[in-house]
Amino acid sequence: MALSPRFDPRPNGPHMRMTQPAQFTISDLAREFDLTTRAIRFYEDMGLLQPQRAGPGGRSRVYSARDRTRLKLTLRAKRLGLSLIEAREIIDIYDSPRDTGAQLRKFLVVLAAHRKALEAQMADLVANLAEVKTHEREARALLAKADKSSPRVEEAPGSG
Amino acid sequence: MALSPRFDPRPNGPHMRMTQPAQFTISDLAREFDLTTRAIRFYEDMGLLQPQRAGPGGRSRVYSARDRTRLKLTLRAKRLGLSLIEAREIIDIYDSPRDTGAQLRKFLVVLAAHRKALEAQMADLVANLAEVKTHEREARALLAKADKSSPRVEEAPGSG
DNA sequence: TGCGAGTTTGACGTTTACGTCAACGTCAGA
DNA sequence: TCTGACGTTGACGTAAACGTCAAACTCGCA
Repeated sequence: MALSPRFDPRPNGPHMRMTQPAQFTISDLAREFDLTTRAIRFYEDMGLLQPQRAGPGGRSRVYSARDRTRLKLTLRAKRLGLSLIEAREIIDIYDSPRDTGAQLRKFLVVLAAHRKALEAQMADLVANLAEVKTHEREARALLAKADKSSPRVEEAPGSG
Repeated sequence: MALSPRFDPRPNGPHMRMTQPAQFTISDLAREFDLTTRAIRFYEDMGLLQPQRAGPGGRSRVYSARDRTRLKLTLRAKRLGLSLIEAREIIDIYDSPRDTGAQLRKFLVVLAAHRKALEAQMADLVANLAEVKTHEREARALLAKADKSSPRVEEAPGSG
């Protein structure tokens, strides 16, 4: 029905249920992350993904577990408000070699900056959440008082 | 100097240093929040601000403390990744009347949804921060090991 | 009286992150 | 053999969030 193999460039496809399927098609990822294939190709244009090619003429894209991880990180970065370029910069650093002491030191500098940004955003979030909770408390208190003086049977204001 | 009064539609301008200055010009706000006046006018077009008018012909914009608060909330919402339209919707709800029980109930529903979104984002942030800290620990450990075999004179940042 | 600093309203340009076609190739099944 | 589902590469369109002029006004001052 829905599981027609077709070209299926996945020797160890998801159906094998191994530790991690090694290969994905573009629509595998589109389904999993609720994206359009267009968006995924766009991320490739932006340098976030670099799938292999396979099939006849090497046209079809084949995504590795690493591509999938990068996609996942990309989407999380987006949810945190980063642009795709910013996301790529950070993810590339995480993916970059850190063999030498100089590379490690640079890595630590970048991480510190990244952490600072995350902590600033955390402060915004905490402030926002505190406000929401305060408003919720106040509204509930007001509602309780109103319900005491003029109680309601239904929750919806209907004539039922 | 920089403080030329000009038209200055501020009977209680910032120089009075009262509890809260009541009136601001567009460049007051631009300076305070590091925005261009163009951006502030754009926010007005988007319905986020509704300054009064004053001066000859009622052309110049005059911003109240309420406008300033809404601008502040707008910028925080932006930092959290919301669009201006989303920001306006939320801020408008915070600003809306909540006299009746029905209004209070609707307010609570919206607050709950907003809180859920914030908590989801918080989860992303926490996960991201945890990863950063893990990487920092690993990198520092590697660096320490490397420094032992081939020590360096300079120190890595953050050795408190 | 003319300059500079500030304000206004258009109107068009730009970047980001895709959407939406079009036109084509490929493969498996009816 | 044809159909349908999937894949590909352009190319153009779009919405958001302003930037960047242009042309005009006002005010205070040298």
